Amino acid sequence: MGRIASRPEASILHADLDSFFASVEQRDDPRLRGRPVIVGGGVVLAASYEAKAYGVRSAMGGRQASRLCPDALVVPPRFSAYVEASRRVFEIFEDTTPLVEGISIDEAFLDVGGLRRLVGSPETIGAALRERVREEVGLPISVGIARTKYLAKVASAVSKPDGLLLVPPDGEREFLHPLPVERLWGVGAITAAKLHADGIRTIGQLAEREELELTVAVGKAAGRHLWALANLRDPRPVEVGRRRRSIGSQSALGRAGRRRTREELDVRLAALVDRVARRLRGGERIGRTFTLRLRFDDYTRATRSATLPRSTAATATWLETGRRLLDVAWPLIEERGCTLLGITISGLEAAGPGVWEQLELPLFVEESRGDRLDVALDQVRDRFGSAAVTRAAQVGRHLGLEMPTLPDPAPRHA
DNA sequence: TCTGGGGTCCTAGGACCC
DNA sequence: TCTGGGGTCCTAGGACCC
Repeated sequence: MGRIASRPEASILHADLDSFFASVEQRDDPRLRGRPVIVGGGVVLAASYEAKAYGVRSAMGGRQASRLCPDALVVPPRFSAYVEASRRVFEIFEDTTPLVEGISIDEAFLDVGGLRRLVGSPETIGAALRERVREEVGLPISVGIARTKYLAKVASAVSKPDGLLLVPPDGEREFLHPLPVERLWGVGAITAAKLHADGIRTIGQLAEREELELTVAVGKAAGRHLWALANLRDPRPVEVGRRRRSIGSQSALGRAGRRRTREELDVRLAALVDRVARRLRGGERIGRTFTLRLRFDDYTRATRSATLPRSTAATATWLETGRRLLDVAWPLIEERGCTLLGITISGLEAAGPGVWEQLELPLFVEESRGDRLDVALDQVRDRFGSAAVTRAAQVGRHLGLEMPTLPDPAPRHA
């Protein structure tokens, strides 16, 4: 923040690992290299470029994916391997420049302005970064370089796979304007359809319109945003140290049409609250708003939320809140079924270690017993794993909760 | 397109306050 | 008796991203 809004030099890098999960799998199992690989089961979490060549895409249903690419090798995800690979890649980012803004597990913006004299040009730095990630972590990564973040993001996408692309300041329009609007970050299927209906298919056509026209078509914020992007007025700086604004967990409940008992959902709710409250405490955060997330048999969704008077990370308080909301939503669930239950805690604030409740002094005694239980449970789970302590209601029941997935040594054919 | 899990940000209406 | 304008917070829904 407070950095120069418009800069003469293309010195923002967007670094984006290629088909991240699939690349990790290919790295760790030589039999997968050079072959179409799909990570995931019911839904495609990632596809290698060999699989993408057949039209396989992330978020696609598994059945459709295997229809498109019957020879694909399907492997279950190994999240801990991805987290570890990501950690190592981010170490290389941080080693390149202190100005790193992480976007997700596999991509980040890096501001390398001001490093030219000491280290080299942004292009040199980008090339070196790619080489280090390849050498030290064994993964392909693409890098886009431009004057602004969004342009750098588009550039890295255009450069894929395993590419590097610099958009010089005097070549920005030439680069951006012929591209379809879908290339812009924030333009999904619905916004694209609205723009198409207005006769806008390319970013150049977007740039020809008035800002007001766009805000009418897609809403105020989105319209302004699109207008700024198309006209290359995106002053957003690389922001270091952004903190998470919510923490949540959800679990799909399998086939539609099955009746769920209140007890069954309560057990699932308790498991979700346990997990999220623990993550809250692990991150030394407290939160104020609880959102219960439902998906019905017809796959439409609804949420019910409640905001507490004080922030907390206490499991008991959140469980009670979740149960209240489940009560509120129960008639809806009985009527329309339930295929997914999720929770999110938002309104997060920092809390010191062990301070899990914003305490009003006369009130603290009542909650402290629950806090002590949370401490004890967290410690047991830290030492022996999440499965070490389970609520009595969960013991001996197979509720379809995801168990840690072990690496599958022999990938099966789809 | 028969559908996972983790997030971000925006919009709109109502309650409430000055 | 009728009725302004502005602001904040909360809830619910929606679009989008990886």
